[in-house]
Formats: sequence, structure tokens, C-alpha cells
Amino acid sequence: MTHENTDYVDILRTHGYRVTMPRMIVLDAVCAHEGHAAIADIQRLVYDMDPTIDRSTIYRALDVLVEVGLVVESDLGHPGKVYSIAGEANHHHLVCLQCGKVLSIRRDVIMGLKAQIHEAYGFDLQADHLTLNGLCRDCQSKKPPHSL
Amino acid sequence: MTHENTDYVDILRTHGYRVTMPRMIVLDAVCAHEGHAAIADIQRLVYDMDPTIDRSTIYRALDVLVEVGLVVESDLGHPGKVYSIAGEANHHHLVCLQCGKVLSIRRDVIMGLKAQIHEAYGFDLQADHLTLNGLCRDCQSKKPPHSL
DNA sequence: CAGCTTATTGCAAAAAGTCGCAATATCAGC
DNA sequence: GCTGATATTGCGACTTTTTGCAATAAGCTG
Repeated sequence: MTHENTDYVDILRTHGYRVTMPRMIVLDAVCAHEGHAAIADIQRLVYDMDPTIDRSTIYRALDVLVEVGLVVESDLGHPGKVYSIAGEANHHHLVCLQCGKVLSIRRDVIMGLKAQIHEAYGFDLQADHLTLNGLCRDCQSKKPPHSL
Repeated sequence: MTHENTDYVDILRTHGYRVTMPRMIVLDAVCAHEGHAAIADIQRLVYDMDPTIDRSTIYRALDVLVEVGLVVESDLGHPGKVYSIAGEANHHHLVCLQCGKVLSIRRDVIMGLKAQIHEAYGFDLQADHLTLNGLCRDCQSKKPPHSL
């Protein structure tokens, strides 16, 4: 996935951040990885492009990229977080608490909720990339329904 | 001590877990702490009750308590997760990404979403305690480019 | 495009979280 | 109540993530 069409330079600047080599390389790494990239994936890709970039710099770059909305961070349950490009992140995740399976659902599924919350609380839900937990179809049938 | 709620013994057993001292003490610690308890809070409270309980045991106990639904885990943005008692968690959280404010919303707000997801994907959404991010009313109007 | 201001980096060290394993404690069955 | 099977603990070692700080580089100004 490329991000050539995105004005990530402007996005960083308007948020008051500087455009630096490490940040662009980290962004490239997230782009280069299909689907969800774990930290280990990103670190490896970044290292291939520039071995001098430090681990801590990668963490900090990811934080910045997430904050400005270029990258999306998800906690899928298992240790460590995963990252994906915000552009292709117009979907949300259903993570099964039992088997760990990850389903992707269409973005508009939560649009009703977003509107509802905004009306009732004046809160503008960030609807980019949510992670919702529960039980997938298979695990529901395996484990008899115990009140959750 | 929350002897008022004797359900936790049954709940643990029904899920195939044993009822142990460390787990009860960790549960007590989460109970004892008003609102959201950070790991550091829990560790301190647990230590006060029993200094021999290990760090790793606390982490593992929290995992179990979260899995059986007695305790609720939230990622509020800043490093580390926070925990709260599920009993008081007939609500969900809206966390402002800008100012960190935490709003509680009523549980039934997401019931429509739950039904919708179940119909479309057969996924049983765990609707106990969601943490949703976004911008609160104040920060929407302010929207300063860069700060925390 | 040189100089200035300040955000950002790399490093090193600390803190937070995870994991394997022997010892221990829970609980079912007697 | 004992006893045995086994889930759980505490420990230590390990990996992952965060943080403070001096050196560096980005981006403004003229």
C-alpha cells in the first residue's frame, strides 16, 4: 500500500509536528505491511530501510502517526499492539475473546451509534478503527451461553 | 472486602477457574479503588493486603478476572491499562483523546449495535464495558492543533 | 542559504509486562 | 477430613515499552 496520495506532510505540520526521516520510514513500513503490522514487523521493515533508527524512535514515531490519524492502533487482545494505515482502516474489528479470531466489519455499521452518541452526549466518536470484543459464532456454540 | 457479592466464587468456578487468595485480593483491590485503578494502584493495594503476592500473579489474576467478566479493562490512551469492577460497569466509556476526560454512557446505547452485529456476523458482542475514543464537546470547539 | 530556536533523535538505563518451571494450594472423590 | 490430579503461584530470567538527556536536525526568519 502506498501513501503517495496522502498529504501526510501537511497532516504532520498542521498538527505541529516536523517531517522527519524516521517518521516517514516508519510510515512506509506500516504501509508496506499488508493488514495489521505488529511492532516486530515494523521494526524489521524499518531496519531494512535504515538500520540506525532506534527502537524508541519507532515507538515514538508510531505514537505521533497515530495521534495525527495517519496510522491506526489496535489492541487485539494478545500482547502487543498492531498498526495499520488509516486509509484502509475504514473498518472495525470484532475480536473473539475465546479463539482470538479477528473479523473485520464495515465502517457504517457503527455510524448509527456515532450519531446517537453525538446527539445524547455531544461527544464526537472517533469512528476510524474500533476494536470490539465478544464471542464469534463458533465459540458461542462450543461454549454454552453463559451470561456475559 | 466485598462480601456482598458472593457471585464471584461461582463465576470463577463456572469458567473453570479456581478461587484463590491472590485472585480474591486482587479483586478486592480493584473494588477498593474508586473509579479506574491503574496497575500501580492495584499493586500497592495488593501489597498492603499481602506483600508476598508477586507482580506476575497480579497480572495473571487480572487477566482471569477480566476474562470471566468480573473486572473490566480499559485502554485510556496513556501508557498502561486501567481496571474497574464490572458490577458498576453497566456503562461504557467515552474517552476524549485531547483532554483525557472520561464520560460514562448508558449501556443500552450500544444495544442496537450489538443486535445489528449479531444479525450480520453472528458475533456476540461483549457489551459490558466498551471504551470508545473521540473528542468531547469542549475539545471539539477548542480543537487546538497540538497539545496534550 | 546561514543562523537561530526548538522538536526530535539515539543512546542507555529504568520500568512494565511476559514466560517457563518447580513448589504449592485448590478442589473433587472417596 | 484425607488424598490425588492438576491449576496456580512465586521466582527468576527474559522481552517489550518507556523515559531522561545531550547531540542533532527541521523549519522559520531575514
